[in-house]
Parts: sequence; structure tokens; C-alpha cells
Amino acid sequence: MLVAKKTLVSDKARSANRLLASLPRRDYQSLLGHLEPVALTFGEVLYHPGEPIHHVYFPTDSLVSLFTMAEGHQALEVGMVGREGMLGIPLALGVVESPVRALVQVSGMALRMTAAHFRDEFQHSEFLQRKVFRYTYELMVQMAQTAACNRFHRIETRLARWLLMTRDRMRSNHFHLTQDLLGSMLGVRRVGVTKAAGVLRLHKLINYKRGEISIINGKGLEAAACQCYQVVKDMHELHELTGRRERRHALLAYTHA
Amino acid sequence: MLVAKKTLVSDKARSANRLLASLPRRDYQSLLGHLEPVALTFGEVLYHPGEPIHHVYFPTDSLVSLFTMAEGHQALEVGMVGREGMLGIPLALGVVESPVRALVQVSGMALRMTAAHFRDEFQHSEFLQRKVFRYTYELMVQMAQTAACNRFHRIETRLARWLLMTRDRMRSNHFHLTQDLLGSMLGVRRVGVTKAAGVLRLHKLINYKRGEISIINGKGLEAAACQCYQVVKDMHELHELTGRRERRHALLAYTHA
DNA sequence: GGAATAATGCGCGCTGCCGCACATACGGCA
DNA sequence: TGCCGTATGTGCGGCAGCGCGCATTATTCC
Repeated sequence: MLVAKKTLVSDKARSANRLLASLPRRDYQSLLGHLEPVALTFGEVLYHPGEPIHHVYFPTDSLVSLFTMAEGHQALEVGMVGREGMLGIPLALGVVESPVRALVQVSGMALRMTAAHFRDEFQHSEFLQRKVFRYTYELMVQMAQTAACNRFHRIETRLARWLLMTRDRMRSNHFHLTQDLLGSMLGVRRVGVTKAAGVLRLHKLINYKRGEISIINGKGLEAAACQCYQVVKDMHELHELTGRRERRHALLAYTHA
Repeated sequence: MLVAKKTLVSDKARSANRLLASLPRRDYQSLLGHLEPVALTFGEVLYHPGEPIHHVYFPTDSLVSLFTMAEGHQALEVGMVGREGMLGIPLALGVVESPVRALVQVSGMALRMTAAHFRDEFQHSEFLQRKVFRYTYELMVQMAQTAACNRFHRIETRLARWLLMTRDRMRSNHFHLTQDLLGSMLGVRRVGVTKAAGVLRLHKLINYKRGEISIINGKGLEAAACQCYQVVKDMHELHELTGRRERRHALLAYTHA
């Protein structure tokens, strides 16, 4: 699994991470030699808070959550990184250590690069800088929106949002995840998740059984989720479009309400 | 008030904003011609969400809060910028519009620069880039910590933290602020603030009267606040020190607990 | 000095979530 | 097949904070 032909990396994997895919071919060629495919397995901790960042990761079909600790309480998920972004943003900002715990949420593949190589490439590729900084911005917006969501919205609503965000990043309606873990992401008790998930299942929006969750009615789930979902999703999609006039209004109409 | 001699800007004001103060003299000289002192008055909105950023601001003795909106609910403060930082971070990340609402919380002075000038200077000063990116990192950490704090801690505790953070940025134990406003920062009802403030006053930690708040026992207030306060404060202080080995352990010991 | 406005204080019923404890179901493994 | 660990379901008391409405005090403006 860990071994892959270079052609595999350059072709399939490249397009599987949207940040890498958005780079001009020339800039990507330069990165290629340093990128290494790795299998990330559920539960793996990529970064510990306060400790140095050894690699940056570009998830292709894996999903990683960022956690902050709060005194005496469990951790809280403040961000989620999938194929739309990368892990190791602090390096781009000139900081060598991670402020958060990065935990693999859904197993899958990622491309990684040593911190040293990244800093070097980053220094020399204006396009890489541009894309990484843009993503840094998006991550900040995601964090802010998540913060407000966690403060104001009910568990059921947040759960729906979380599932949809995961679906978008995994491009799959089915994934492995226990309610216990969902609890620590949303910052609530496991029992709270059980109740909320029960309601969603009752409405035939999702199905689950011993850690296997399936979305069976995406549209319905979107209706059950808060608008926080659309806001963040629209933002990430903006990035793909060259012109972004049309879409901007969705954000505007909402943030001004 | 708006008019000030250049020498005033270069001397007193410079050292009053810590981000500017940390720049080498040569880099600062270059900025000087474009910096303009402005008086920010309470209630003023510097940025609207989704709208272009026209100026960057370096508060000297003013305080600005960053708000995110959440569907159907009031705004929530996700960040606080004072003399330790700047407003307009998205520009440094290549984004022209602000994702948040920036509202002047405490009247005072700031130095500002047009977006165009900032981009230009930013392009050419490696030191400016370094400092601004470092601050971007700090802002992200602050946001993450605030998110967890808002989720887990009680109003009274959060109020204490907020007051202390304000004190540090204003270097004053006394400022103007109504409970109504405090409510929208903490994302709670005004009545909730009234109760919490009542308890703090009962313990002789603070005093207040029609929008005038005074901290009368800083140490006591720190004890009443959550550790989120210390974490963020330590981080900002790290920035001032050249070596930061010693201090790092405070953060570590805590985030691993 | 009196009226309007703004800021604070208080009561009451409600609800979403917590903490705790325990009951059930599923699945792998001996 | 039966056992055990893991995941899910349920019940109950408690409480922090909400929404609402109203009373009280300070400040400003005629």
C-alpha cells in the first residue's frame, strides 16, 4: 500500500487532492520528487499540540480532524481537512509547531512531504504560496463558522452538518465512525449523539449500525443541517471557480441577515 | 485628532503597536509614509462580511472585535485585535474581502494604510511578511481557543477571561462597555451577563456602573477565569521573546492534560 | 424639573444538555 | 456455541442558560 509508482502519484493522486490539482503542471512537477503516498489509518495522530511538524499532508481520500483542548474537558474539533486542503499550515506561516492535535478520522491515502522539503518548495513556488495561503484563509473561515455553530446550534443540526461535510470530503455516503467519537468532535456526550442520530434515522435521513454510518437522503439531511454547512461548502467551491461573483451572493445574503 | 505630525507617528505610535514595533527600523521607515493615524470610535464597523477590505489597521490603544454571524442568531465574537496585532489579515493571504464583521469595541487610535499600499509594502518587506504571518498564526490559535471556551465554559468564567483580555490589550483596568454588548460578544443574553457580572462584583473582583467597568482585583479575576486566558496570553508573549523555550512548557503542560 | 432614553436588575417557566447508571444488541473469537 | 468486548439505547434528576416581560435606576435632552 505504501509503495506506489511515480506515475501513480503524478496522475491519479494529484487530481485526488484539490489543492495539488489546482497547481500549474510546472509547479507540481517540482513537488513531485518529494511527495510520498502514505496510508493514514483511523486513530493515528499526525500532530501533537506544541510539538514540531515533521511532515505536511495532502489527503486524497482520507479525513483528518483538528482538535483544541479545553482545560478539564474533552477535546473539541475546530477544523476538518480532507482532499480540499492540507495539514501543516503553521509551516507556511513560519511556525514549526502545531497548535492542535491532528487526528485521522477516516482511513485513507494522503501524499506527504517532509517539513524541510515543503519549506524549500514553498519558498520557490509562488503558485504554491498562493494556493496554500488561500487555503489558510478558508481554514480560518471554517474555524470561525464552526465556532459559531458549536455555540448556537443544537446537536441534531450540528450532527447533520458534520455528516455532510464528511461526505463531501470523502465523496462517499458511507463511512466508519462510532457515536462516541462523534461526541468528542461535536463536544457533546455520546448519549447526545445517540439521541440526535436516532431522530435523523427516524426521519430516514441516515442509517447506522455499530460504527457504520450511511447517508440515505442527502437532500433531506441538508435540510436538517444548519446553514453553516452551505456557507463553508460554498466557500470551498469558490476556490475551484475562476470567477466567483455569482456564488458570493449566497454568502452575503446570509451573513447580512 | 485625526491630524498628527509624522514624528509622532514614527516615534510614539510605532512603539504603541507591538506588531509594528517588532519590525526592523529600516522596514518600518518604508511603511511610515503610508501610515495614517485615525481615531476609531466605539461602534464603528471597519469591515463588513463579504465586502472588500479598504484599509489595514494597526490598533495602538483601541480594540476591535471580529464577529461571525450564525443563521437566525446574534453574532459571535471569534477574535479580538488590539495593540498586539492588525486588522486585514485576509489581504496577506491574497483575499480581498473580509469574512467577518470588524467592530470597534473600545475607542482609541490606530494607524492605518490603504489595501493597495499594504499589498505593495508586504510584497517587498520580508520582515513584514514574517511578522504578519506569525500574527495570522496567533489569531488562528486565539480563534480555536475561543471556540473551545465558548463551547465548554460557563458565562461567569468566560466573562472574566474577556475582561482580562481587554485589560491586557488596553493596558487599563477601566473601560466603557455595556452588558448588552458583552452579551453579543460571549454569545449569550444580556441577562446572563448581568448575573455573571453580579457574582464577580460580589467577590469584589470588578466594579461597574452603567457601562463603566473596572477591574479591581486582577489576580482574583485571573483565578476566576479559565485557563484559556493564560494559554492565549502566553502565546502572544512568546512573540516578544526571541527565544521561546522556557515559556513553551506552560502551553504544553496544559494542552496535554 | 420633567420626560424620554438607556442601562441594569429580577422573576418564572421551559428546554437542551449533562452526569450517572444500567440495559440491550451486535460481532469476533475461542 | 457461548463468551466477552464494544457499540448503542434508555431513564432520571439536575442545572445552566433561554425567552419573555417588567421593575428600577441613571443619564440625557427639552
